[in-house]
Amino acid sequence: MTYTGQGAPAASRGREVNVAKEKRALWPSEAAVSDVVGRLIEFWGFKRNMGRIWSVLYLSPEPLSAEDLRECLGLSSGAVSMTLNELLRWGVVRKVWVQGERKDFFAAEVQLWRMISRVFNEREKAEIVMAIESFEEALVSLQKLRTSSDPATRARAELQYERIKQLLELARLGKKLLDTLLATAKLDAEPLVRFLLKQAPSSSQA
Amino acid sequence: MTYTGQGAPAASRGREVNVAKEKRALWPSEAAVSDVVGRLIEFWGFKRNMGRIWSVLYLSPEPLSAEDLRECLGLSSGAVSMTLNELLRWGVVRKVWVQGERKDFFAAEVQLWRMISRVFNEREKAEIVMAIESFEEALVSLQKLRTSSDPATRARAELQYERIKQLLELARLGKKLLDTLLATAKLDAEPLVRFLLKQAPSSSQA
DNA sequence: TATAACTTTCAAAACTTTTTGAAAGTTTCG
DNA sequence: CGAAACTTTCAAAAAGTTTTGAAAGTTATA
Repeated sequence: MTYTGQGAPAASRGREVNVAKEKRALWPSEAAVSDVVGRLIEFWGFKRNMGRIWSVLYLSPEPLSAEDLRECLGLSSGAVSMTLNELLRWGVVRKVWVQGERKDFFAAEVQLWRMISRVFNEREKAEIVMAIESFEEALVSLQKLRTSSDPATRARAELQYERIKQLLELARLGKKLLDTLLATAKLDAEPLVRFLLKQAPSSSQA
Repeated sequence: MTYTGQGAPAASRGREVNVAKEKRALWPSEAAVSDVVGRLIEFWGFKRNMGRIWSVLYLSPEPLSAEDLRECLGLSSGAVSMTLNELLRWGVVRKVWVQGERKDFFAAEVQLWRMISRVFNEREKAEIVMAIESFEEALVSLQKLRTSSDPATRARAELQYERIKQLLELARLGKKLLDTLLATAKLDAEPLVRFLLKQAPSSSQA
């Protein structure tokens, strides 16, 4: 591990054409966007690099190879490979075959809604469904105690029952919101969007 | 000072009643719920213990002291203190004065909507507003390049411009959704809820 | 089949976040 | 004031996550 971060790997043997390191410098706008998206995505529970790589692909006119990405984002080959795979699994990046090239090229999913719906569906929904189930189970297990012979126990069970029901209701509402969002994403001109666009135009400050 | 975590403080002078360690064992339903909420909240970018502590308070008939929490969740005093402060800052837990008791007691905010709206407002909105601003800036910085003399540069700038505009639009929509949600939370019987409840009853599998 | 060109894997390193616990700080009361 | 009863702080430890880079694996052609 004598990788000094800057020291270039220097000449190997293959195509020496590629020596120029500058090849894929990001424009400021690209750097900025990939940064923001990286942050946003991290905030959202993914790896920052997922957002960065996706953004660079999204803003690139042509598909990029793993190495292009490695270069312009300064990541290791391993990181790029793993991150790309994750992005592929999430369906937000596609492999693209480029005529006459041996290596794989990648392009970003450009349909933002489709992308989001996929992620929401797999991740958020799973999470919320799990929560709903757990709450339901907790309610069932409390049922028994609600008829306990000890009045203190009974009162406590009653209170918990009510509160957990509240949580359950909230979770269900959340699920509905998600479902609506997903439906919207599929049809892409739909109720929620309309509904939102109808809402107060919301102050803009720029 | 020499607080060994498990060894009970033993007799002091005041209420020696408190010797029994078992005092506050969680019921299975409490354990389950605090676990789920902990997970959910962690998924959501908070600390798991925030969710756990909040849940225990939410399900407790009476306010609890820091030590109660320490005991029933098996945390260190420091962790409890810090987590409680965070919860207080988020306004999802309140301090409660209990007659005749020296220590502080805590209770959970029971108005779920209020709680959620506060969090959304402070956290999510800040994040999305930041993103919106960055996208707008990126667009401005691209403006210049759109009239570059180099056709390749121009084309590329054009594409990026379109795509970033797309991101911006999405972010704005997201902000609107959030705003609507927040408004809903404030009035608590409002458009979004109605809207959602009107939607297809969404299959349930239990 | 051999080889060159890529890609993937994975254990270790770097980094980040969370938790701990003991010491310092407060508050209340006698 | 002094001491007991609590609470907060914070540096260090533990836990968790991400990244690295070298080595093993794969695939396409010659």
